[in-house]
Amino acid sequence: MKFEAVTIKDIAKALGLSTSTVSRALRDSYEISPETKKLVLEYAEKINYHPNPIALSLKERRSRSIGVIVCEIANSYFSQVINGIESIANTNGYNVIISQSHESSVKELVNLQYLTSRSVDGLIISVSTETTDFNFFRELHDRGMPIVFFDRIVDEIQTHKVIADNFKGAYDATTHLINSGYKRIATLCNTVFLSIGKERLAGYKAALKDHGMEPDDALIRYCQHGGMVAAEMDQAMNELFSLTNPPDAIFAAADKLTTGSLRALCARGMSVPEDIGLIGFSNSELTELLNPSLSVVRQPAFEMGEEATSLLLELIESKRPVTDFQTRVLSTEMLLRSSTRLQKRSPKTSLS
Amino acid sequence: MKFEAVTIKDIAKALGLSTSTVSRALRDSYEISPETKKLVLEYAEKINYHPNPIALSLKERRSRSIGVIVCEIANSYFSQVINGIESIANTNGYNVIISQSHESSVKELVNLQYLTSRSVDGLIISVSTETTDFNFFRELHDRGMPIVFFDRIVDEIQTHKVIADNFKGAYDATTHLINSGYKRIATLCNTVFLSIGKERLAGYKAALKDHGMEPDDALIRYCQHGGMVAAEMDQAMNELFSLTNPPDAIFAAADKLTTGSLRALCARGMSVPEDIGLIGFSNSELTELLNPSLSVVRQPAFEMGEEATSLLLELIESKRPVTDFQTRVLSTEMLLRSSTRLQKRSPKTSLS
DNA sequence: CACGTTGCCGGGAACGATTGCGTAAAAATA
DNA sequence: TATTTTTACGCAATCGTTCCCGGCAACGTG
Repeated sequence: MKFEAVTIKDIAKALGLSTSTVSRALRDSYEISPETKKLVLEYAEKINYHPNPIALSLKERRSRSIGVIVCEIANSYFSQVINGIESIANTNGYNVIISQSHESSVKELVNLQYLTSRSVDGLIISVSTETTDFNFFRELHDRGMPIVFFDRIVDEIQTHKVIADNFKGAYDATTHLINSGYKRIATLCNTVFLSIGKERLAGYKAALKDHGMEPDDALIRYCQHGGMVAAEMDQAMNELFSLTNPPDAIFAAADKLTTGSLRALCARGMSVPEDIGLIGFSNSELTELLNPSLSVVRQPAFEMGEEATSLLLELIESKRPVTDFQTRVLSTEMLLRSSTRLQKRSPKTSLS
Repeated sequence: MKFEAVTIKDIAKALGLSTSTVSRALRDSYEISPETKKLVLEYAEKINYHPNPIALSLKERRSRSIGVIVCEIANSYFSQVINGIESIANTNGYNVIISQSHESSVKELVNLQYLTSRSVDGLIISVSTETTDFNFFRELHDRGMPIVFFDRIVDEIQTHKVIADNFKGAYDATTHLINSGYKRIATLCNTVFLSIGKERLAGYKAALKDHGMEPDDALIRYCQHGGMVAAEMDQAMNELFSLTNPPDAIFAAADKLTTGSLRALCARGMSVPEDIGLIGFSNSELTELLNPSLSVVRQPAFEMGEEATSLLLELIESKRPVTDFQTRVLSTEMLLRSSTRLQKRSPKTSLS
């Protein structure tokens, strides 16, 4: 089963010209006569000629395509980011190759090698939660591969980065819980080895402190796989609710942790927001329709994709090595709905 | 900014060999002495050599990658299918290139051209809702490009296809509404120019007829963009509820139509399932947590991706042109939850 | 008329890898 | 020892395209 395409040679042969002449005619070179150009262009059009990008990639050592690595496209946040990436990339004549790490650093590495060997002109990456060894990224970067990190960034590598204001998002969400009257606020967060984990946890802690509450390590639960592994969520919940002084609200620091929390709370027969308040990071379109409708911190995912791509194209198209790198921080948005609407009840004595 | 990779020439030069020898040593050819092989392999390992897939693609006219075209990766169904595709493709040494049509036939065509010019070895496609001209697919197919259609298939092109049992899924869902006591059952469906639209509508109608109800065209609303365009949904809903005899249940024939219906019903202040029952096709993970929890027809998305990929690899790796094509039909699964649980109320007189 | 300039085009190398063919040296055979 | 076979490697073409270089006309100029 072979699929044959028309080449520049076919045109040359048919028209009795050399391949060089045809190539130049197609590229509108000044050293080709108008008549010949017309001849070639018309014939090329007629037989539906398209230059072979593979041959071009080989010759030019560039592919006009950019590689994207995310952990999971099924995650609304990432699929929105990808749409942002595509919008900018396509208008600039670049194609986007998407690959998923599924939070595995091995798969991440494999994808990385595939993309680079495919001569992508640059990479947009949100690292997997498992990744602790950044040497391959560094090596790639040192050898001149343009890279932009977003969302889960790598501090130790100097390049452009795009993130949401994770600290403020977490700070505001936690503050909202406090202002709503919740007294013992727990958090479910990613590992602090992930930039988003660290920043959001810091925001949570700062909000507590600024309102005279001391962060309690017993109320901070880490989910290495960010809610992808059910057992991890269950364990975290069990630990929280077997405390002598269990939480009355949860701030979930990632998309799947947020919906996962709701699922776990429902399974326990607890009612939100009466028994427990819930707010979390989420970009799902459905949070408003959930039971109860969820208060969420929403990231400007599409815009983040756009920003990351603009920065990457800058790197790619720069003539000289870029040394002045920037980190763009975009504001999050808080959507307040029922899950944090504490009903007025008889005041409880709180020990916190 | 150029990213230089090590080539076979670098190895040849460093070891004082010819490129042919190095190439053969790397491919473990019998005509290379064990010592030379060892030398080459060790050096290649040391300098981290990887063959350039672009050069290989050019030479072999194959890329060991398959192209996938779906309308939207943000749709849970499609992201699950893609995971299925990747699982089979990767274990067979193929890479997957994902592209989105966003339901635009223009973008679909552009993606198609990009993928073929990138020498993908085969294509897995769910056509966009806008597409009415299948000539490009046919041409590609006729010229020997292996193609497998799934979900939204093209009847007029003879190749392998993978679909869910759309008829039965719709039939069962509608029957369930009838058995739950609903009397005037409306449907929101895709255009019938789409295979899934046609099949699901047929299932809906058959279920009504088999239970002594006559399908009423006033209760059948089409959404060309499958719920992606809010205005379209709104109009359909307005039309339904301005009927003198409005529906008391809705069967939504696609993912976004299902959640979109719930959103629209909530906006109207109608309560599900009391005022109106709701069931629909959906592969979202969150339907259980919605308010109310949604009864859904679930497609075996991951398995469909696996099946489609197996069939495609068969086509790709077949020595002779394949003429015996099959259409695999996988069963759907019905998950019954609150949105179809009609409360016992005073019997209404129904005119249907 | 001789010479430089310009316009227009072809030859061939290159990108990185594979592979059919040719061949020198070493080994096996007569 | 002479011949054949085997071993082990290099040369060069190929995939589709670009681009440097070289060349041949026709033209203009002194």
